[in-house]
Amino acid sequence: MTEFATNATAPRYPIGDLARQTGTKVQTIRYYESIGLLPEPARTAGNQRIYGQDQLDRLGFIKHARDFGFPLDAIRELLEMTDKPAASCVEADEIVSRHLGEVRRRIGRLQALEGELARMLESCSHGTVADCRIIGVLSDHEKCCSTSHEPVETMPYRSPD
Amino acid sequence: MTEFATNATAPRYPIGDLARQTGTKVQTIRYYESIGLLPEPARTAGNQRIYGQDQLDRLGFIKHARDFGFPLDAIRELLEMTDKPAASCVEADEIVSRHLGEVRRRIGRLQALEGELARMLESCSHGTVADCRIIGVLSDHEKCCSTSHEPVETMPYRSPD
DNA sequence: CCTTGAACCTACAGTCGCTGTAGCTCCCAT
DNA sequence: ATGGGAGCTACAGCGACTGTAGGTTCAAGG
Repeated sequence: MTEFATNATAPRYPIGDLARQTGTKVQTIRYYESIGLLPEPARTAGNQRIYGQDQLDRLGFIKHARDFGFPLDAIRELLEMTDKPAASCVEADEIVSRHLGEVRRRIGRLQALEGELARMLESCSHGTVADCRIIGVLSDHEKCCSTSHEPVETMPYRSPD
Repeated sequence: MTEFATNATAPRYPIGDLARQTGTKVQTIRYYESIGLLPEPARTAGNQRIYGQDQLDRLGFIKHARDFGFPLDAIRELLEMTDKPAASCVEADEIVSRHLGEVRRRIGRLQALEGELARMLESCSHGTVADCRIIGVLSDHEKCCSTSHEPVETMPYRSPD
């Protein structure tokens, strides 16, 4: 009943269990494997993926870092660091600092945007399109109060889950 | 009288001029045309696009709205409104309100994230990876101070232009 | 008139991080 | 033995572009 290679008590998870335990989607796990973020796992005789504890931990790390908004490239670097625990963690520090800077820059840009949008809404007199200040501001650069006008990054409307 | 052709003094811009005057890239203009956001312009004998003032205005509107972070679908709706100036501008109001709500939600999420990242950095003792709190927090859900843990939306590192 | 080189053309692949679909096969419980 | 849920591969699609390859057109200078 027990196989000789691995430990008899080692947990063996199919992909769905991994997904459930980490809150990741099955397709996402396969995607991570396809881009080399997760190593190829063992397979059953029927070609289905079987994971152990280390893979579960690794995926948990990835998921957690994604929840913090780190891009996959940064996560890749962070994962490499966990493989050499004796090294200095300066690089990790740098990655987080860079990310924090990016977050702060985004907050700043979004706050400027928030002010402009709020002003736009206030100035709308709820009449017709012809004399709508909202349309006016968008049509004519001069009518607009913004000083800088750096474009805001793409802003996807996320489906409310 | 001057119904032969449009107007002798009507400006005729090639795509590059349009790009320069609006701050849009040439490819982006062609992309907007391909998705039906800009109508197909007239062409020269040599098949090159030629635009008039109305197209320039329309693209300016699009560019401006994009700088405000509106997604193209919203811009499409706003453009439809400018075509019927007698209609009520309630819809425009709604689009802007929706966008503002989205912006505020993003600011909130990013500020929560900012706090967590800052705490992460503070707790790093600049030693080795093995005892790094940054790596620790990412590895172990329990070590983490966040209450909610909603994932933050994708955050591309934009190339610094 | 001819050449040069910038600007233009089409068509398509790549970006990021997934998500969804189609059309299979596999595994486990009844 | 069977039913259905879980798994498999491969590929298309999202948003909003950006970049590339390989060709054509245009305006200015010699």
